[in-house]
Amino acid sequence: MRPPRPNDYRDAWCGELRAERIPDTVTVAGWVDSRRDHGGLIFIDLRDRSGLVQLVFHPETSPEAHALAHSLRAEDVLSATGALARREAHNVNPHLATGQIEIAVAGAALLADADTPPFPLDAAGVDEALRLRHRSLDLRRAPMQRALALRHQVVGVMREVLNERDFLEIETPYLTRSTPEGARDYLVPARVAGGRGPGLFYALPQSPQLFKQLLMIAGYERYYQIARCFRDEDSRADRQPEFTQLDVEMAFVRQDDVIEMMEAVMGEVFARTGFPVSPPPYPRMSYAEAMSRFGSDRPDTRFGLELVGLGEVLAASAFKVFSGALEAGGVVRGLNAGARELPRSELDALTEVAKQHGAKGLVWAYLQDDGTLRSPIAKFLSASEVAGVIAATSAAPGDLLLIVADASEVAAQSLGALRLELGRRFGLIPDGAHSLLWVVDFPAFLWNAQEGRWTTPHHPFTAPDGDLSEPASLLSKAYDLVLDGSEIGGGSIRIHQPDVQRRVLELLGISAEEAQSRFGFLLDALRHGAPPHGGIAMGIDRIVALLGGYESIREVIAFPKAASGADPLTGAPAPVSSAQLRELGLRLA
RNA sequence: GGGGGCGUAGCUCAGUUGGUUAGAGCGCCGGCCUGUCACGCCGGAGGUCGCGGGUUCGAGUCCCGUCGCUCCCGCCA
Repeated sequence: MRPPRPNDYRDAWCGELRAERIPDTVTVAGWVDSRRDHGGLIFIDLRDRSGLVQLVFHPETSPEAHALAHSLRAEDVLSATGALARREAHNVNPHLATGQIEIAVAGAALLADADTPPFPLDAAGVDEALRLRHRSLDLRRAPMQRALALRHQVVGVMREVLNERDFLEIETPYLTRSTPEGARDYLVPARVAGGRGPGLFYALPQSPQLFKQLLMIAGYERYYQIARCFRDEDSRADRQPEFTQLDVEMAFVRQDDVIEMMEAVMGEVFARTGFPVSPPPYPRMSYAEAMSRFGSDRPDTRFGLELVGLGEVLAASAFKVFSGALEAGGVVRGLNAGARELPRSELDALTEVAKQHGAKGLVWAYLQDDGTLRSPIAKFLSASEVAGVIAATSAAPGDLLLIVADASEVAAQSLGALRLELGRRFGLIPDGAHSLLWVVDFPAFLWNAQEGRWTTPHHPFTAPDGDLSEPASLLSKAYDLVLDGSEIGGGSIRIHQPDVQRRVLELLGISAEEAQSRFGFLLDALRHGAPPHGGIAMGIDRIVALLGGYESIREVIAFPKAASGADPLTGAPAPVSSAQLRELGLRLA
């Protein structure tokens, strides 16, 4: 860091002081990190953003400062002046960047008193609600400072690479209309609303999708934005209702152009932050392969336990659950969990995991030394069926096999969840291993049998790859980047012909009227000469959390939303009362 | 909307089958200490066991309700 402009508070950063400056007199300011009071000598570790430096207070050389030091407590704010001195060899602290030196304090001033902190700043595992309530203290902790500095660095590198490649950073509005990402919108009462009177609401954007497409149609060619996005959905460890994306869009591009561009950006991010993944190009896996091998469209390929199909060998099974599922058009699939003798309670817990993800049940089976299966359903299986299962799962004696019979998506999802649970539970992910890949060739449309309609895995502007007459077999020009089983970004080539866009909306059950009212301005714009275009949005919160090794994205957000709570500073909703609405001259529909 | 877990000192937690005066580590306060850096040593304070009700001779412990926190499913990429 550059030295601060000298004033009476300080002329140097604590953490930047080195032996070269001996015997200068320096003045530093910061917070008391710790005090070691020997009665005679008193040591204070003083902390500012740059780090720590040790202050030494001698009772004889500066009695006034010494008396002050005796009364100092954690987090008091202090300015101190003294000569920089070299520590004797046996007093050097190798764990501290400033461990070679210390400041022999001649004078010190208490700038602010601090109450005893309500939680220790050097401890992990403190209740998050408490940390949010005292966020100014929590943000003093080194892991938080590291996280926010890393975040700054990541965003900086992204901007650098994109700027070099002739992208323009352009802002889009936050008070806007509903955007088509499928989540609930956050609504903001509109006081004026273009003269249409009270009772109208702005929606906060779920993404800048429509705006960036308008920019492409308008000829800006290469756009990016660090955009805040809002989705009114329940949060998770890796999901906040308010999150940040690097949003990018390009004109006259094909899928490979966008992928190459983002590989350049992320390759530089990984390289500059020292994250150990191979340089681009990154491997690509089709959606179909990801679902079939890993039961997930964001596969974690750091460990095995891949899924296998058992439908063929069990097609004629006497076990009704298997044959019934297959007759109904479903699948029987399983995975080999390896040689793990689990007590019944753990098998029940695994069954519970499968059920939580939609499966009606879970069949477990152990391959015994004599080549037979020990399983609740063993008696229903013929010898050839057992042999088929063993072959399909490459089972060895002692191996635990887990089998689900259900609709294809349900089996994939529940086995995929089981696989991750087993990976966690048995520590199957090697230390320091990382998995980075593109998932491509998504289906353009998925039939939702429950609701009897077509849905899309991506938003409705994603270009289908081929003719619309057979939606079920159509792929889309979409791509997601997956790091360690977490989707860190996704995008697509967009539909740029208005008639195709209308047909896709129609297929999704959106009437022409509704399409006109919701997406009319985009449909209109498409008629004025839209270039083929496409882009991608990267989740900054997840990227920073994964790079920094943080458990939750909340650890890399300065002021995250609490999962629940009542204090607006903690990020919990502060709903507008009906009285406040009346004051605004508004009413809820 | 649904399911699981948790709530004991300022913090992180222990507390056996229900048993009489509820503990530990850290922190805090006081004393001693001139080379520590998680300083050390001695002493001390600090609890409506989330809240309300119930069962019982007796409840931190069991039951019901309620509030709060949290994870997951739904939802959402």
